[in-house]
Amino acid sequence: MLHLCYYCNMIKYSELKNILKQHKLRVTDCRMDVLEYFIKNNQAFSFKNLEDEFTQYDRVTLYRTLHSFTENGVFHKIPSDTGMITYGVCSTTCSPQNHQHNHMHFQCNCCGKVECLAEDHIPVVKIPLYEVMEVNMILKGVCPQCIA
Amino acid sequence: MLHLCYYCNMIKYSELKNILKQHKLRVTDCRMDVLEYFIKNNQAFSFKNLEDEFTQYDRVTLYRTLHSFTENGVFHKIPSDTGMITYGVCSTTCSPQNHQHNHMHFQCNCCGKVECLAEDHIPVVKIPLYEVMEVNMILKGVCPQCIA
DNA sequence: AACACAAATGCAACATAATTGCAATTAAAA
DNA sequence: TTTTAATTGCAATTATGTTGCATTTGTGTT
Ligand SMILES: [Mn+2]
Ligand SMILES: [Mn+2]
Ligand SMILES: [Zn+2]
Ligand SMILES: [Zn+2]
Repeated sequence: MLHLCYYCNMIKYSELKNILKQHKLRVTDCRMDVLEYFIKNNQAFSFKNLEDEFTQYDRVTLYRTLHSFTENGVFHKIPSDTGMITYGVCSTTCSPQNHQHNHMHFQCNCCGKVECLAEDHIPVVKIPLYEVMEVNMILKGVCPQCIA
Repeated sequence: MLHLCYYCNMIKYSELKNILKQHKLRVTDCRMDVLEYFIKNNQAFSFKNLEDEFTQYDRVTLYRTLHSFTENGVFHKIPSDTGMITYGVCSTTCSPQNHQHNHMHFQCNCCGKVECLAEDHIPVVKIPLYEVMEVNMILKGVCPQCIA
């Protein structure tokens, strides 16, 4: 489990570093900054988001950061019908081989935010004649912040 | 309802033409060919698929064909986590304003085929504090043809 | 059947997004 | 501290998507 400050959502440097270590990734500035950004904002981001946010890093480095994170079970990809992939932080029990993503995703039509609905589990689906190995569920609508 | 040949899955030229007419689209070679291709194969295709299949048409024309089809309720977009959007044929009851897509989609990890599971309805989802307006469900696994 | 008009197409140019190769730099192990 | 391999930044390349415009085509009207 991650330990975030209940007030500012910040995470300890050592914990952040451990996440990278646990996934056999070298600890670099770019990786630390990107991972911290995802965790403290508790939402999913696209490559474009990162490019706008982290102008100090080369675009190629950001591409490669997202790539190594998804390859190594730090991030998971969230499908979209716009062609714009967003990435979410994996649960601590995820490994490259064994992802545990039975949660839904929500995209707000109003503010554009994409988030993992970690508490809402996707029902088990069986389809005759098919072998279903993975189920993705993406909800669209209006998020609580935009409703208020 | 569409009337397809039970043997070869082919559709009558007049029916194809009517689909375009019903959506207030002019009947052109490119549109007829693309629509026929989707219907007779009964699966979803990406822009790339069309570009490979229809070399006689300009890329721009194919882009614009997909665009006018989705704008006018002939096709719907199917989300993916690869950044590659695929398109499926809408049901005959779809209009530009009112789409009826409560069905699931299946992507085969083996042959890559994407298809609409028209018979399998997506459950109604309610999330406290959120307003859910649309739900997409994408299954991945192995299709019956690849299992056999 | 011929005409008029708007819509669709093809092509070239342009713009944006993503990938690759390689030298310089840096993290981690020895 | 030294060694080694992974990571980074930059330039070049490739892939993907968009726009403007002249030409062609579909469709309603005469
Ligand atoms: Mn998620
Ligand atoms: Mn569908
Ligand atoms: Zn919102
Ligand atoms: Zn298959």
